[in-house]
Amino acid sequence: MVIDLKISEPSLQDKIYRELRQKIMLGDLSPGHSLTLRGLAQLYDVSMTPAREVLRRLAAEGALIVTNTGRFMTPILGNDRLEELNALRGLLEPEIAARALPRAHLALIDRMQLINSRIAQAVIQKEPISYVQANLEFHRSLYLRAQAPAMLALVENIWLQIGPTMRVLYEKIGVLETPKHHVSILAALKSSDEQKLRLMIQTDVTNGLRMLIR
Amino acid sequence: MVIDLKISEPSLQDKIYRELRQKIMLGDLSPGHSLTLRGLAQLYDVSMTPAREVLRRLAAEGALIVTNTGRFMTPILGNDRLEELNALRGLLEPEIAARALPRAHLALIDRMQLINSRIAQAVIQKEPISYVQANLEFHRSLYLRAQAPAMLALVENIWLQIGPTMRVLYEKIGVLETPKHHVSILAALKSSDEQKLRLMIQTDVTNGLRMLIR
DNA sequence: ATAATTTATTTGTGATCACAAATAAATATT
DNA sequence: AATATTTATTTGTGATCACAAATAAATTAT
Repeated sequence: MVIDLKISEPSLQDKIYRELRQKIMLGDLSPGHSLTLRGLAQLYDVSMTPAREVLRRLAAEGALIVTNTGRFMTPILGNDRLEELNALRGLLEPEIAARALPRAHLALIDRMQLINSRIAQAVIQKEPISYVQANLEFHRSLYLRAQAPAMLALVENIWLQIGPTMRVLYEKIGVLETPKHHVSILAALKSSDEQKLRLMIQTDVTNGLRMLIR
Repeated sequence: MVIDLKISEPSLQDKIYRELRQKIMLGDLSPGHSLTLRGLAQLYDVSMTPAREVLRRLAAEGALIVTNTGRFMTPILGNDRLEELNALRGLLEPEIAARALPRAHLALIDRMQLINSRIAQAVIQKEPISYVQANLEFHRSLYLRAQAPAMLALVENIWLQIGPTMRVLYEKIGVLETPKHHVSILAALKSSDEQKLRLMIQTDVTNGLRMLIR
């Protein structure tokens, strides 16, 4: 019997999808930014077909909204929606963090510490995108350990939705300070204190917005 | 100035999408059921294009999985995944129910009572699909009052993912009994007891699976 | 000038096609 | 008979096109 393992190369649309998704999540696109099939298509030098799939997929995930005439744009979130999404973060992220806690060994904590210093750098250099990117990476690197893919998917889904709006908030306020609760999070991880971890993740998420919204 | 309001008729794919989505959520399709572009297309007498959009959209929502060769099928959930999704229900649904509580007036409670009797009927007649449908409607009619669209979207997203699997579980066990916590839920609503409501929603969701899984 | 109307352009939707890869069916080989 | 190989069929992907609806631009009328 001959077995040939295929590396099934990612389809054309997958590449475009991942790039756009990343841009949106990091706030590279501002709220209300509209995207067209043909525009996206010739940007990546492909036909309309894969471009269409990408936009619809992102729309299905809430990363884009579809106007009632079928146009695609990044969502413009009102305060109430933003607070709702943030409440979801406050609900989900402590839970997934708690699940990751038993599996969070030292190597992970070290890596998170490293990422945290990258956040500090982004603050100094006032680069909001790098800031958001490192900040999300800080959280994700922990959450990955929870081995709860469905939960992580929901969390990232929310990050996607708030991406563009968060960016403009950061620009309006200016990235003032490195998130002060991250050290407490790391401490809670080291001491395996689940209650403290939940609380710190919760306040980190909640305060992040509260700082911005007014 | 002349304003003409358009009733912008739903696109072709929207109709197909909603129907398929409903089928999946109610468990009309069993786990591992595979769907093809051409099959779906000629089932609805359309071209491949809208069929493709529908399948990809459902895949983006987790209602379908895409095999590594690009085929579409309803997900086959292992026990761990199923428990994770159920944990998410147990996390989200009490919260959204609590938010609905202040707005839950008597008319709503009456309607829920009515739906509950439909559940009882489905139990007697042993119609698992009607059972699931009425059961979800019971919950959704409450959650709609929360005015938390993002939260509701996540909840329905999870319902979508577990739809096919729940169906076979119901068939294996048989729909034995009308959910016993629903009356407690209604009681909690009437007395505006948030803590009790959270607890009852939680146990209703959790026990629902626990009953089935072993 | 401002608002209404007309014209031009852009846009998403759905259909059809060619193509390669994956699956199923049939045949041959051990 | 069971396994390997070949052939036939089915399948998703991406490209291109026509079309109608929506938007933008230009024009006209008030």
